[in-house]
Amino acid sequence: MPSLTSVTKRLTVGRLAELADVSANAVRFYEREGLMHVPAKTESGYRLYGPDAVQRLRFIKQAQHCGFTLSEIQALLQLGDEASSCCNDVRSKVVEKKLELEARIKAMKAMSKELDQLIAGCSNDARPAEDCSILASLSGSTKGAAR
Amino acid sequence: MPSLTSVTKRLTVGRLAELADVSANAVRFYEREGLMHVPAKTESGYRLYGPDAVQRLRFIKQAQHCGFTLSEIQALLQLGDEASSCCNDVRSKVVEKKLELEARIKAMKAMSKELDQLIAGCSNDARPAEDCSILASLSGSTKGAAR
DNA sequence: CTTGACCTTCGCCTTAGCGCGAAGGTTTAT
DNA sequence: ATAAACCTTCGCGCTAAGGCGAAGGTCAAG
Repeated sequence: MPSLTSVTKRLTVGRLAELADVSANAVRFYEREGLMHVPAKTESGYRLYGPDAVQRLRFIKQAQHCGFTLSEIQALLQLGDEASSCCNDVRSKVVEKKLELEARIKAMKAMSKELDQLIAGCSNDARPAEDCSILASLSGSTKGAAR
Repeated sequence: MPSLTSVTKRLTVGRLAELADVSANAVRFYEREGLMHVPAKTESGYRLYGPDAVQRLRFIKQAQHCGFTLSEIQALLQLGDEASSCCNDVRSKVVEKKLELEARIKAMKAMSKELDQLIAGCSNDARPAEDCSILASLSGSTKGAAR
């Protein structure tokens, strides 16, 4: 029985969702958004998926975990679906995403430093908030309380 | 005329917004959200702000830039407004936010590493996407293409 | 044959942070 | 005096990624 597996192991949304550890809602949502193919359906309209749908859902989850948005993932999946695309196309998207990620990390580190300075400038005592150096710094006032 | 400055330098939303480099819409929004005080108004209903409103808007922008959400900023501003709070209250909020930021940075670094591995595993050639090691890795398949 | 567990579509709700446009009143500049 | 440039409130729109519930059809088991 070679390719019978794909005929016998038909999954409904619920079972597929369970296997891939996502919600059935999410699966239908991905379909609407073009990440999942429209599957075959029974006469009564039930979605029927093959086992490869599980792979696809895992792909989506992994890519999300790597910081890709759904629309970016949709683009990646399309690369896999279309025979016209090559490995380089995929690679460049990943590289681009990594650069973006690095940029965001940099920005967040800068924020973190700013917070450090605020904390360092604070004498950490019970003075009224009016004298708070942190509030003063954030207001951009030269010194003292703003108000 | 000593304290007349606060009487003479009355700003309308538009001018305030311009001075603080935000939109007038944003100012009204901040008012609805409780970040800006409800200002005095003219007979005809125009908002009239004193110069300290500019400070407050600067505070908001700076804090946003430090990664605070508007509702967190609202809390900070309230600390400044209420005489019942002390500098420690402010400090602890800043410390908490910094920890949160660090956590997010860590998560993003992990993502970045995962992307690195994908990139490193890619031979970067013109093979069809079906053979792409990146797509394969993301699918969680042991090897080769999924589909 | 009747539950109960599944499935279908539709469509509103959420968080954040405003943007934008309508419909109208006011102020200012010419 | 009139047009331009303000201002007011109201309320819908967007992005992201679904959650949730209603109203109804279907399928498997007892």
